[in-house]
Amino acid sequence: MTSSVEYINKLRNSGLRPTKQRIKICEVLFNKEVTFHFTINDLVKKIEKESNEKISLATVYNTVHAFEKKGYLKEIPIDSNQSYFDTNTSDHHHFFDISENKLIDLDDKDVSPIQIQKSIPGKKIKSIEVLVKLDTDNQ
Amino acid sequence: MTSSVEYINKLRNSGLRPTKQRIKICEVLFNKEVTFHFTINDLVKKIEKESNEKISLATVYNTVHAFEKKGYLKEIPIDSNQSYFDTNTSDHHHFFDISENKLIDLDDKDVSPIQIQKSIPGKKIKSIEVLVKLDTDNQ
DNA sequence: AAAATAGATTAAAATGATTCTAAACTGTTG
DNA sequence: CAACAGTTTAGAATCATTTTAATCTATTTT
Repeated sequence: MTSSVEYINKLRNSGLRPTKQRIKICEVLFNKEVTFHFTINDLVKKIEKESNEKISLATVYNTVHAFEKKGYLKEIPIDSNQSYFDTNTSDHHHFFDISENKLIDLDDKDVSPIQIQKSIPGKKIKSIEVLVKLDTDNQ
Repeated sequence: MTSSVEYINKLRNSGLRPTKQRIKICEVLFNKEVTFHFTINDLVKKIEKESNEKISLATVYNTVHAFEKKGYLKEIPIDSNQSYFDTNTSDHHHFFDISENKLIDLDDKDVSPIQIQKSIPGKKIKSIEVLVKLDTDNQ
């Protein structure tokens, strides 16, 4: 449990004004022991459930993108028509359960270390993401 | 260079009727020495350039999805609002150049072998995809 | 080889996620 | 407190993709 004072500082230190909406979104996203995955739609529902006031959809998009840019959230590459985000910003990979459209964390120890032998002049590696798609096992 | 007779057989053997549109799309996609990456929009432009008749957008979508389901194309997971496909259906991974929105193949030898130590009961691994994001290198 | 039928194509409308707009609002700074 | 820059907002706009329902065509049946 983090108090809203800490979110206010965190936001201010990032150059983001600590507005009512951003603090509420921080509480919904970061005030948990566990990290989780979400779509914008999931987040809107979570906010509605955990709060009385409603936050405009545009603000939710703005805030999620602002938090992503600051490194407080990570977008997970999935060939889906919705964007998935992760509150766990540490280096790790994912299972994606196709039948349930659900992400599952892979710990670093679950995946053998990945080395990339190729390089492109003028470009540097920004991230390495492994996505393991899971299907129902009907022997 | 593959003759359209071969595409007709390939289509028929897959349970897909060899229509004028599908044969044309086969020619645009598979009649090359080299494999490549594309979005639906790229493909529509390629068809327009390499042919006189126009194919309806809905047909292009239908056909690409039919080919994907048959394993003649692979969708590449990218957190973009457009779907990317690959005519190279062999096991391999990708660079994604963020500044140019462009995919680059990684040969199998460019990526260390990936082992997944975790398993989920009732689920089996369908695919393992590595996406390496590249950014411009401004030292 | 014509008729029947199942599958395919089509233009246009619908959908749904995301972004934009421009007006009203609110933290921050002096 | 005033002024300003940054935020929020509802609603409109956008854009990729899917659906619809009518027409067309490859294949099968007669």
